[in-house]
Amino acid sequence: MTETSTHFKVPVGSSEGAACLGPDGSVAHVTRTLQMINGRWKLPILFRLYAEPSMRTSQLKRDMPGISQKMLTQHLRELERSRLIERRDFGEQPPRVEYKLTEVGRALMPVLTAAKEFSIRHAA
Amino acid sequence: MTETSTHFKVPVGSSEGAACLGPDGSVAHVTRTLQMINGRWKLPILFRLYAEPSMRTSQLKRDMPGISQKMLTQHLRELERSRLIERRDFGEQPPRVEYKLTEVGRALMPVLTAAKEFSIRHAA
DNA sequence: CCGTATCCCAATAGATACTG
DNA sequence: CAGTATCTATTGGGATACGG
Repeated sequence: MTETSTHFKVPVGSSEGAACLGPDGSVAHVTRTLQMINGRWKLPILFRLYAEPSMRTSQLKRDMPGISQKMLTQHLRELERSRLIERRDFGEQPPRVEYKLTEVGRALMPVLTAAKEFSIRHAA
Repeated sequence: MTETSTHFKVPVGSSEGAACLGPDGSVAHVTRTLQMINGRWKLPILFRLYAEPSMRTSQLKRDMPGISQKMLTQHLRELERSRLIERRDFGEQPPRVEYKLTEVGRALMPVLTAAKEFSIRHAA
């Protein structure tokens, strides 16, 4: 099990009243998006890949002082599973692996920007 | 300590390279917003208060089967501290307390909607 | 009705060591 | 260089009991 699930699961069952309120079935959808970026280093990774066309594993690691190999790989895998980033293994020796944002990953940026704007304007 | 902080803290120090990438100092800001809604029952609560002008504690509890008194109160406190909701104690006997979204809370909705739209369009 | 206090468990993240 | 495997520490969430 290399999955990081957090507590951001949809409240209980499927047709729980809890999961389907707001405009419509909002909670579950919002939760799904938040899941994707929930993790200590997900945003730092995403923003880096947003700024650069692509980055090697070691570049990412150097850019984020404090992250461990384990957490880096783990979060990269999760972001990959979420289809936000793409992994490319060049099959060279020594190993060369690069990551880049997918179209989906780029489509997420407006959401993050909205969250950022909100923080700037309304946060204490 | 009644604070629920989760791991969504900004990566390490203050002027860490990690915290300030993207368009500008995005990570920290986005993180701050995500903090506010990070918690098992935060979204369910917010969406309920979005649908209703105000709700009593017991109403919220009834509407969210599975939530415990403890978690309800805890999350309500945190949302209050984040200025997303307002608490009103009528000082009656038996107790009567009502919660409602603040203006800030309403301002958050577009962000949640953006996240929801993203999920609908791009999630597997 | 509304809130607090405990105890417990599950899930994450960090540190460290090891492999191709 | 890139990734895996362990072990540990922390913490958020659930259950339960109690109090104003």
